[in-house]
Amino acid sequence: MPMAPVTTKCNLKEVNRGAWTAEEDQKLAQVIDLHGPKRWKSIAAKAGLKRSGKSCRLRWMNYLRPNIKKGNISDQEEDLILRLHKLLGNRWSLIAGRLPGRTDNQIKNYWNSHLSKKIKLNENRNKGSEIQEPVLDNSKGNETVFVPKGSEEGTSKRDDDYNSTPCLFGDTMSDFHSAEALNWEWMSQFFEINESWDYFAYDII
DNA sequence: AATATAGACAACCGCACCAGA
DNA sequence: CTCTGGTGCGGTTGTCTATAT
Repeated sequence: MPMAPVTTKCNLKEVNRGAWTAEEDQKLAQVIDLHGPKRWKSIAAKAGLKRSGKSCRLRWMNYLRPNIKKGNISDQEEDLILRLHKLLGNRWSLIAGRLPGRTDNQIKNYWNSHLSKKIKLNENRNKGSEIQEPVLDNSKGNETVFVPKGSEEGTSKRDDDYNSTPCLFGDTMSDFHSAEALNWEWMSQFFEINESWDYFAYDII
């Protein structure tokens, strides 16, 4: 049950903050239905919402947008997140782009609350072992995944940074972005077939 | 039953990029 | 070229719920 929004003053304008109400959701959805999901500031105004455009956009992108998959992350999805995170790092929007119906916020939250802990746990387990790099044991699949050195680096936010970077999926990261073939089935097969690819991928990024 | 703690996730914030004036 | 508004992104915080004590 969402709390009633808190009204605060920001730049002399009163804005609602905090959880969205069903009524606000409805107003926002109606305006977006009419005008499309752009010009968020004017959408907020048209909807008569005391919300920032930014807040409206976020609400739409993470909650109201059609085809958003809610509920638990499946084992298959988790596996894909792990693999994509190894490849891309904390590029949540890119990772989410490969998981139909999932938002970057969902992926990020799932990573922070589930997967990062798993990884830390396994790092501790493997301290002192001969394996140099952290290991993640996916308990559900009994799978061991090696996280290569330097995977925690490269936190640049923009996609542009990858554009000149050679990539397994094409000459550039842009190819990776646009690759139609990179859908769920394709990637699942790809990762399945290329068992040793985990080790190789980081060499080229 | 009351309180404390942890987990989950929605929402906010600051920064960076881009396009148009 | 510079400025500004709009947008997208990742990091972080806040709050609700479930569970433990």
